[in-house]
Amino acid sequence: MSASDIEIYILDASYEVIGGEPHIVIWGIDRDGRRVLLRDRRFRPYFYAIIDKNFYDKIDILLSSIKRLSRPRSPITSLEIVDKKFFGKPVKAIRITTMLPEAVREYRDDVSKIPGIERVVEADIRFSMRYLIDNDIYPCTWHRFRVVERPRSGEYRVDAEYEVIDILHRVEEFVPPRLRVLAFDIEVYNPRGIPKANKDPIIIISLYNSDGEYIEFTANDKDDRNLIKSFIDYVLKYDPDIIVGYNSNRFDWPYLIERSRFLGIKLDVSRRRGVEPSPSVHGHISVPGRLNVDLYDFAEEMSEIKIKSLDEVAEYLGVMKKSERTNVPWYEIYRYWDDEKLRPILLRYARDDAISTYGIAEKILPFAIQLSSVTGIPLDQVGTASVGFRLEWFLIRIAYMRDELVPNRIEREYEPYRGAIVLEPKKGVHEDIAVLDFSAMYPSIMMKYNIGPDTLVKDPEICKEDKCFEAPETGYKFVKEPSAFFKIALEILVKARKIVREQLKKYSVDSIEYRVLDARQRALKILANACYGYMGWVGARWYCRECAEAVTDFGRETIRKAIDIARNLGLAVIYGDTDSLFVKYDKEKIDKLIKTVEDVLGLEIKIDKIYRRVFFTEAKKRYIGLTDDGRIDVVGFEAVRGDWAEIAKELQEKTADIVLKTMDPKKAVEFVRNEIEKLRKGVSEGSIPIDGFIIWKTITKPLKEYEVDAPHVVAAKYLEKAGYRVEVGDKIGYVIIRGSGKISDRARPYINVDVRDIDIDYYIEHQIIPAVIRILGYFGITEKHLKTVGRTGRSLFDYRK
DNA sequence: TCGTGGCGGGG
DNA sequence: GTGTACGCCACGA
Repeated sequence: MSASDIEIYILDASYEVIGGEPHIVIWGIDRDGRRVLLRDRRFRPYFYAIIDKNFYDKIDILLSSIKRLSRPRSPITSLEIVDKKFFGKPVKAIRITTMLPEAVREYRDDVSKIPGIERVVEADIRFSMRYLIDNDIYPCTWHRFRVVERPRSGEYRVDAEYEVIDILHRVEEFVPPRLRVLAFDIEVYNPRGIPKANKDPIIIISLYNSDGEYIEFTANDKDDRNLIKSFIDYVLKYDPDIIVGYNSNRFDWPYLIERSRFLGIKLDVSRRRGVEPSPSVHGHISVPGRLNVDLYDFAEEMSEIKIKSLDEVAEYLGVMKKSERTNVPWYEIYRYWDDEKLRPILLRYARDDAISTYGIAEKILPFAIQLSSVTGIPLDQVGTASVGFRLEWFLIRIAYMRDELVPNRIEREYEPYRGAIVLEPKKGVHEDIAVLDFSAMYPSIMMKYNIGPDTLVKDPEICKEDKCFEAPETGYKFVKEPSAFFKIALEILVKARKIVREQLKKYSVDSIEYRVLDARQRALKILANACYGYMGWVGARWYCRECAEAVTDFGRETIRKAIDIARNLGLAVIYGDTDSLFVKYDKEKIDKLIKTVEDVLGLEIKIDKIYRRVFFTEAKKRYIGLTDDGRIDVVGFEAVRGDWAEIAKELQEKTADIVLKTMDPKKAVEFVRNEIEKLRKGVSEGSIPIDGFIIWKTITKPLKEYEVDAPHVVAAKYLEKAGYRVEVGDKIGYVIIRGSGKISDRARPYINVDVRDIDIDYYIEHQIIPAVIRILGYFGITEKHLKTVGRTGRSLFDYRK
């Protein structure tokens, strides 16, 4: 057959060993929408041995020592002496190539023991990633290949199979082909709380696809054989490119896999015939040929959302309102299934879950796809990879392009260092305040002062003649030239983002191009912002504590200088944190400030927002602002924290709203008192829902390791006793009930608590009053004012302001 | 009364 | 398995 050129949108890459030879397998979609498989047999695994400088004249000896290690199963096929850089310094290395990817690990250990080999690097880079990196291929991106078509083997569920004979180039087009997306959700029979796959059947599988169809499979009472078979048939028929779920890597997939194994059904849903889904890197489930994306991974990163349940996230993203959906508490699912009358409700719940999962995918996938395209991590792994790993894979690509060898991951002891400064706020209410922000302060500092492990100066001798930057307090020095590795990476990110933002202007906000480009610029920004934190992360390959410390050091100096400039211009600085300044709004002076900061410090600062009024107590990191358009921004207070009862948060927010808008604390006091009375009545009558009283806290370590029994730990132990499994990272919802003893003795999981047992006094004393006093206290209002019932209380008021 | 452990949201 | 700074609760000496 003859060669031809095709353009492929890359979905995923993996490898297979066939006849002792590794084959790279690329899954993709061509321009005609055909699902295709590309096979590249030309690539071989390798790693590097860096040569000790004292052995540069004995390289021949090293080569023959390495050659002697070669074993027939996977022989060393080539040894090549190469000039590379390691942390910016030139080094000579031997590139050792073998046959089987698994053999790299064995050779690495043996080679590193050879005298004259300083260290072995890049032996821990996965083979399929190695292929993508070396060939500049990015997942979720279009690429051009020269190929020869092969007869279809029948082993793969694709429209065509090709053999790669040349990798041509990447296509600068970011809009994906029309991808088939399938959202799924399973419901499981769970009479004992935690379902067990060898006992409890799957009762419903609900699905929603990108053609707008809803599909539902149900068990025959408690027999789920046909349900699972129908699910498999459906997946094969619809043939999705992307399968999305919510917490599916931790629940739906593992359960489906286990349950199928128990029933002796082959979960044959992948594009590789007969290969079932299986656990893979970073706790993700791999479905060959399809991209399995767990949306929960992305929800987890959204700090704006406190409770990461499917219904909350769907509500937040504007996908489905909680009030318009059916919800069934998970511990009651089996009851709804058993009860003929309740079963339709359970089915509606399953449907709403599948539809909202799909809706969330529509919001998140464009960003996830760009994150995959920019970092080079396949889409199904980019969500499970942490921020640090995402940046690291990007850095590895930059290293490859610059002939920099990738450092090994080293186990290190964690060392703390100083962070940013937070100014003491000027307490009280301030009118017309502008909030100025440095744009990308830490990335800018890293670039400006050329910070990185490769430019960090160990010998101060080389800093003569003004050749270095010096951090003001820590004294760490960085050579001005050549550019630091991080500076190069950041410049690439900044430049790419600038280009994307330029392109963005050409499209209307509702066009597909705009959405794609906007997602791309966000992905680029996130990577740039992660660089500082990455350097201070002990697990990082390019870890550099001194560098991270220098960044915060320069940051503190920068903001101090900006404050001086503001003061010299006669601008009062009310507050500041890390990279922001709150100053009295004065258009002319602020313009001057912005310009001076740019001239003197070489960094960009701009107005982020303007508050008509802003209120500070003496506490740092807490304030309430009234914006131009009449919105209230509550920052740092209980109202925005997840670990306070909803009733307290609500009252605090309303108090803030009343006070800031009317400047009349009396009105707020009146309001709070009324609300407290309503709550008392509601609790004693049992007429209000318990939801507002639930306090959520996270379990951060195994329950046994807790030395003190904090309320949420006590509640978690109750849950365990009731048969529920409590794991690290679980959010425990508890309430405080009436009775005697410590608060923690009276903490209970909110499940099955009657609202009439709620200790309303605890909530008033420890939740509502502290929360509202935090604001009203400034105006001279005390607990007494809030607790005194009736009109007599009024004479007690003594306002300071 | 005060130090400590624990926790979370945010610049 | 990005970073530190910060405020506040509950507990217990």
